[in-house]
Order: sequence, then C-alpha cells, then structure tokens
Amino acid sequence: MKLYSMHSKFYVAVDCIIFGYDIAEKEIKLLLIKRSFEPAKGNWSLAGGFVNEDESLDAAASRVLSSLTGLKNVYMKQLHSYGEVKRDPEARVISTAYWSLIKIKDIDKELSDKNEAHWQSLKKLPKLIFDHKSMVDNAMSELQVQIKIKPVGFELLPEKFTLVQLFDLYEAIYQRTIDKRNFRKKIITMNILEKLDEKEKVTSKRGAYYFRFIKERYKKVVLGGFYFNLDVN
Amino acid sequence: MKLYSMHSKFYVAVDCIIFGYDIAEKEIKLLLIKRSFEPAKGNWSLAGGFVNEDESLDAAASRVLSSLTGLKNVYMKQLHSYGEVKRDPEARVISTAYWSLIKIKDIDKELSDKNEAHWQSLKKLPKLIFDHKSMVDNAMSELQVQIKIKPVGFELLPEKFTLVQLFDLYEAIYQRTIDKRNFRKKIITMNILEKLDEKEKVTSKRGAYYFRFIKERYKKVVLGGFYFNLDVN
DNA sequence: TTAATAAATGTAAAAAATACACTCTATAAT
DNA sequence: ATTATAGAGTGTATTTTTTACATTTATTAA
Repeated sequence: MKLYSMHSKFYVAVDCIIFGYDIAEKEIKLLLIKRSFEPAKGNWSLAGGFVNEDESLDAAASRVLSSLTGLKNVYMKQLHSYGEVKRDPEARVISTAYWSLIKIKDIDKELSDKNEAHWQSLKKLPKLIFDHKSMVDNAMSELQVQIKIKPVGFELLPEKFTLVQLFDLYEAIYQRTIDKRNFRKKIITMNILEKLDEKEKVTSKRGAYYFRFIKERYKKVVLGGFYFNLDVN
Repeated sequence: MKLYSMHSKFYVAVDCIIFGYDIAEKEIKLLLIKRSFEPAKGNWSLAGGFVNEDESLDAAASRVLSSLTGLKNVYMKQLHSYGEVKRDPEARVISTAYWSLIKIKDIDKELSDKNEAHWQSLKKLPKLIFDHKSMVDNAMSELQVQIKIKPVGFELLPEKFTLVQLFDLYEAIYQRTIDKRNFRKKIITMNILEKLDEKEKVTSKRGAYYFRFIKERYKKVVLGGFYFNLDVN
C-alpha cells in the first residue's frame, strides 16, 4: 500500500465563483466573503475550502457553495485548476475553481450573513486575495461564452420573468447594447419559452407579460438538432 | 507554518491527451503508453505523472509531454481535473488532464520507444486504465469545439500542407463529410494562408499546391474583429 | 380626457450559408 | 504522339440568417 509513497502530497482546495443577477440594478453580482482565517484574514475572497479525504472535487465545491448559501443542485461547472507554486503564500495549495449561477433571492440570508458573505457588483470589485481575481476574470469569460450557446441565463432569473428582464440580463453579461427587436424575435422563435397570462406591473403601467423557460421543450428541440444561439447584434 | 495542518493532503497527477494526425491514413491518433508501474502495470494509459513540490500543474504537464516526446512549446491546454475518490484504486489521486496537439513526425522516436509509447487510432482505442477513457472523450469534444473557432488544426499538420490535407483533417475531426468547395472558399477568404509555388506531387499527377499558415496574418485580422470559423457544411 | 411611460411589434436589405458538377493538369501507358 | 487516368481545382444561384431601424399599444395617474 505504499506504491506512491515516494511522491509528494498537496493541499487541494476548491474556490467558487458565484454569480447572481440583480434585476433592479441590471447588474451581475458576485458572492464574496471576508476571509475568516490566516493568511490574508479579513480580506475579500471567493468562497473556498479544502477538499476532504472522502469527497470528490465536485462534492467539495457543492459543500462549499451549500454551506454559504444553503443551496443544493444549482448550476455549477468546473472552471480550471490553479497550480502555481506560490499562489498561496502560506503553503502549496492547488485550487480547482468552479463557477455557479444562482438566484440571489434563493440564498439563505442567515447562513450567508454568518459567513460574512456579500454580493458585490462585478463592475466595482474590491481587491481579492491570491489569484482570485484571475479566477473571476476567467469565469466571466466562460459565462460570456456559455450564455450565447446554452440556456444558462435562466439560472439567474426567477421562474417567471419578462422578456425585458431577460434582455437586460443579456446586456449585462455581454457588456454591450443589443437590439431589442432582434433579441425578442430570436428567443421567441426558439420556442423554449411559455408566455403566461400574468403581467409584471411594477416597472410600467402597461405591464409586461411573464414568461417561463420550459426545459422539456428545450430538450426536445435539441434532440431535433437545434442549437441554442443568442449571439444577437 | 502550520495554519493548514488540520487539512488533508493528496497525491496530484497530470495526464496528457496527446493528439496527432496521420496524413496518409487520414486519422486522428492518440499517443498512449504501456503503464510501467503498479497498479495496472502493463495496461494502456495516457502519459501521466505525479506533480512535484516545486513545479506548477502546467509545468508538470509540460514535463510529462516532453519526457515522452522530446517536444517543448507545443500546443497544450488544461482540460479538466478529475477528482473522484476511487478513480485510482491504489490511493486517492487527483489528476488534472491536459490535451495537446503535436506533429507526429516531430517526436523523438527513441524517447517514445523507450517509454513504450504508441500511436493508436482514435477509432479503435484499446481499453484504458482508470478514468482515462472519459478524459479522452472529453478532450475529443474539446478538440471538436476548438477546431471550429480557433486555427488549431495547423498544429497537427506540417509547416507546408495542401488544402486537401487540411480538408481531410477537418473531416477526420468533425467525423463527417464536408463540402469541399465551401471549405476551400471559406479558408481562402480568411486570408490567413499563403499559397506557395511548390506542389505536393506524391498523391496525384497534377499535384496540389502547398500552403502555409501565417500566424501574423491571423493575429492581424483578429485585431480587426475577425472571428475564425470553419463550421462549414 | 389626456399625458406619460414602458411594452410590443414588422419589414426590407445585406450578408452568410448552402447545394451542386464539371474542367483542368500532369503523368504513365500504349 | 495520343490517350486514359486520377486527383486538384473552380463558380453560381438559392436559401437562410442577420441586421438595421421607428411607430403603435396598453395602462394608469393626473
């Protein structure tokens, strides 16, 4: 049982880039915490944690996310592993980053407060520890790629949303203006949304119809060779 | 210096999915080795190795690739980290996979022979150890994505190549037939190739003109907002 | 009744993708 | 010298997709 004993062992951590969307402010936000231990205690950091003996990387990332937000089974993908020798000044730690999309209103406020977690606007991020800023940058690039080709935007919106809200979300992620009519045309043509009878009447007198993303419809059209694509001008 | 000492440490390895292209057989090949140590000694495996204390993940992957092929500074990207608890039956090992594109003729034959490395056709892969098969599948998917949107195909071809060779490479990676005229039209229009005066005259009497990929031209058009796209019918 | 505000809508033009079959060139065989 | 062969190379019309762009509609509060 010591076939590998001549090799070195390492601390392995996971870090989570947790994206949320603020509908009112039309902004992507990141869930950051004040680091609770040394080194760099008290500094802004991604949610992270060390991997345990009996859990996979994916499980560790889920645990970290869940311990901060109370959420399980949310959208989470592995991003990249960061393995520079000196990335953590304290010791050699290899970190696998995961990015995740959640609905801000779904988090357990008590839990996140206890862990000193705060939603920070992507546009004015504080300084982050270690290489966490480049993790965020890479995750944002990945989000910008995925939002065009997979229906991941709905992970950031409530069950019911208006086309204007969806449109604003896309503008926030693309970080540019897009054509409203072409956007609506394209998403409607995809036939993966259901229009509800209900209207959102807070932001306008006329009100905007709510829509719902129908995962089953999406799966069905994908089987028929459909490729999601919202790379609109 | 023991801030993290309550946490577990792990063996960390890298595995390399090394792709090559066989022009004559029009096939993508994988560089596999006969594993030289237990467990699973003698079985087919990806090129891999344990990470050392003083090297980054990227450096470890480069070392593994180089020790098997003699090659440095080739196309290599991190793919994914595999962290299932029981993925290696001997001990907990977390492995970060890298995929790489090389020119088969460039490898140091003596080195690769010594390591019992063999090029295997992707179409009839032998059984691989642990989770290496899923690493290969994931890498192949990634290659199929990247070949469409980045000029990575040229990494698999010699400096000089004919349009027929490039076309065959794309068919091999897409795993479907594509339209010859539309393909030629599209790649020529991109203006990133230089036509040479020389002809390849082995495979036909008439001969086919050699072309060369001009990286500088590619970089220039990218700055002008050009997006490489060879997703042709 | 009217003013105000955001939601919703359609069409024409341009660009890109697709489908498709014959000619050209060089050599080797007669 | 002529011809057969085999792979390299080429153009156009049609369809589909993308783009650009401005007015009308619905509701409420004044």
